[in-house]
Amino acid sequence: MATTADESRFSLQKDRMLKAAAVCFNQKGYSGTSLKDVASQLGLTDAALYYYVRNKEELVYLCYLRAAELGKAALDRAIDDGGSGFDKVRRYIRLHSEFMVGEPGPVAIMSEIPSLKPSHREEVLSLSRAHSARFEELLRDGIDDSSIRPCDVRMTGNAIMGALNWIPKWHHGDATIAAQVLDSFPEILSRGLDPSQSSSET
Amino acid sequence: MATTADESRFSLQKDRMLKAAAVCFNQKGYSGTSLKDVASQLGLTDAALYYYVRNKEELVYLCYLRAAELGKAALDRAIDDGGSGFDKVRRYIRLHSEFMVGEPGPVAIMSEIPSLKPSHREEVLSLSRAHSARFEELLRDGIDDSSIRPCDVRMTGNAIMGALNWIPKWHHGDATIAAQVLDSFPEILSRGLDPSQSSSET
DNA sequence: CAAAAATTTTAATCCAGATTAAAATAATGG
DNA sequence: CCATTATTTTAATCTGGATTAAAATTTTTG
Repeated sequence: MATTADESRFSLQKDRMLKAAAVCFNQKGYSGTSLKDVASQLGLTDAALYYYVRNKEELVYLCYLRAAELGKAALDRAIDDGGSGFDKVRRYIRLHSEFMVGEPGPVAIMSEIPSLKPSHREEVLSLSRAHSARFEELLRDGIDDSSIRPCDVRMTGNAIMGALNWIPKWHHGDATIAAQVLDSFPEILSRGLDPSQSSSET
Repeated sequence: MATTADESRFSLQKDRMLKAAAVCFNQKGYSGTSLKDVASQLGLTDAALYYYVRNKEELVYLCYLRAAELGKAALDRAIDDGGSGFDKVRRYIRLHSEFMVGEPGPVAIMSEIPSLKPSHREEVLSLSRAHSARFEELLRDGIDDSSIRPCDVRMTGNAIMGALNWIPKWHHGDATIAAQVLDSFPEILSRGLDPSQSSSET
């Protein structure tokens, strides 16, 4: 029956399903993946999914909620560990990278927002906006404490998030490459934020 | 009639169609956009598209070719104007940004590669790989001439391209924002490449 | 202007994939 | 072991959207 006090916790099977779905959606997009695709990854029949979910739309929706949870957790962790604004940003980049290469990229699904039904779309967009805002806040913190050079935080946030969210497009599970990502991305993406050196003119 | 010597040049109407298609594919993905979607943007019926193209798959395929052309042109221009490796990279970032915000983001479609039929997929993947390789070459140039700090060129390339390719996910035509992108992105994305200052440890 | 070519539409057909309902099987508590 | 609930399957439907063929309209050319 319904697991007691179950809000953000999913049954094991349901959680596996969401992971599988996220993988598919990342690879083929919303309408590109059939329920059969998702089901077969679990050794199930397409119809079986309807036991866990009302319909396909709800499936992406739940993927989003899950992604939002993970994203928020990463942000929280990055902030809680303290340090300068720069430190927090860099730490977040690292954490975000980690689940982009590990967890089957639940975040990149962000592309499929138009597929959501209006009410869900509003909710997800709002979560997404909140997330971006918090990240930009981190950048602003860094600017305030002089650990980050003054810059357009909106654009900077977009650039960094873009680089991170794009990872699943070219990373497909190779562990060696995953290690390289973790090695390089935090450095690559945070380096430009450093306030030392004057801005270069072209 | 068939335009004389027509290889990479499309009829006006066909070109409009490809632009419209690119916009749709970017917004809703391959299977997410119906031919009707594309056609209606041109004031046509879905069936009319079959005059220009054998089927839907060929439509994305042509979008890719067009994107590849544009991408290659940008790369060529960035290189031909000379300067240090850093200069070329930065110039390329600028040019790439330009058509990501201007031209209806033909590049971001790169997501839809799995939708292509095998032969087309091979071709496009090969074009894409060639493009990445050339860009990485630029980075290597910069490292050689000391205008770019030593780094993992593969990862750095992925990061930069990711940030650029992600643009259409959040930019939807607003001219003011487009200007901000052109202002910020080259700076943001190239700044971390500068060889001055020692690498920061976390 | 008339014939030929180019372009677009209308009106089917066709199929993959979502959704549903009923039946079958597995799991679990008493 | 029985009864009840949980999980999955089988077997239909149903529908949107791709595709096609034939007809209508527009453009071009001589």
